[in-house]
Amino acid sequence: MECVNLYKCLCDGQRVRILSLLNEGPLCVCHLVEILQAEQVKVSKQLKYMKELGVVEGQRQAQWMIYSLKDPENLLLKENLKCLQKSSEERITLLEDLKKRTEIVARLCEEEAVCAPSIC
Amino acid sequence: MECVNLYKCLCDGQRVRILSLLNEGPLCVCHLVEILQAEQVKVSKQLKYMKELGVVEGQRQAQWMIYSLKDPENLLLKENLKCLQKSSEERITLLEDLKKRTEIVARLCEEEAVCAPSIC
DNA sequence: TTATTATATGCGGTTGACAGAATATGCAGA
DNA sequence: TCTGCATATTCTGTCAACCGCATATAATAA
Repeated sequence: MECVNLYKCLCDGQRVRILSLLNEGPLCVCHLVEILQAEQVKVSKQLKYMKELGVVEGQRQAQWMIYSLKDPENLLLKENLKCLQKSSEERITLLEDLKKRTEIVARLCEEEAVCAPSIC
Repeated sequence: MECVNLYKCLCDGQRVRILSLLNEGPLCVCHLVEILQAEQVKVSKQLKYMKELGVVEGQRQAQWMIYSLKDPENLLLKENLKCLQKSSEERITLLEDLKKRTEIVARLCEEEAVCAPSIC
C-alpha cells in the first residue's frame, strides 16, 4: 500500500475513528455505525473509499460485513494512531470509541452472536 | 494546527518531499525548485496550500521567500517523516533530496549568499 | 526609469471527494 | 416464495484540489 493512500484516509476525522477501531480488531458495519453514531450510508461509503485505497478489507459473514485493516502490522498506521490517541484534539473521542467497542465485543461474545467468531 | 491539516499535506508526494526538506531547516523557493526539479509555479502553489493549512510559513528575505515549518517541534510530523525516510517506497527520493540540500546549504554558506543567514 | 530575478496570483478546465436521497443487493427465516 | 434486516450502489449536485497558461507583484541592479 502506498503511504499516500494511508494519508488520504487519515485526513478525515470519521475515517480516523474507524481506523482506530479496526486497529483493535475486525468489526462489522452495524457496530461501527453504533459506535460512531453515524448514518449507515456514510460509514459504508467511507469503508468503500478506504477499501479502494487498499487500507481496509471486508469479508462477508452471513448478512454482515466484517471489516478489518488490510495490513494490521503497518507501522506507519500504528504510529499515527498511537500519536493521535495520545496527544491530539481527537484523543477523547478516540478513547471513548474504544471503550464502546470493548463493551460491544464483550456483549457479542457473551451472547454468542453469529458474527462473534470473527470479532472476539 | 489540526492533525487533519497535516495529513492533507502528507497525501501528496511532492508535499512530503518539501516537508522532509523543511524539517532540516528553512529553505527558499528557488532551492526547493532546484532540489525537486519541479516548476516554480507548482512549488509555489504547494507552499501556499500548506501555508493556508497552517503547516508552513514564509518570510521574505530581500527578493527571496524563505519557507519553514510553522511548528518545527510537531511530533506527529516528525514521526511521519522519520517513518517515511526509513522504510517507505519514497525512502530513496527523500534521502537524495536531503543530500542535495546539504550541498546547496554548504554552497550558500561558503559564498556568503544573501539568503544564507536564514538558512545556514 | 527600465530590466532582471524571484515569487505569487488569477483564470478556465478537469478530476476527486462528499452529501443527500433513492434504490438495489445479499442473506436468512417463515 | 415473500419478508425483513444489513449493507452497498447509483444519481445528482456541490465544493475542493490540481493543472497549464498567462500575468502580476516585489525587490534589486543597472
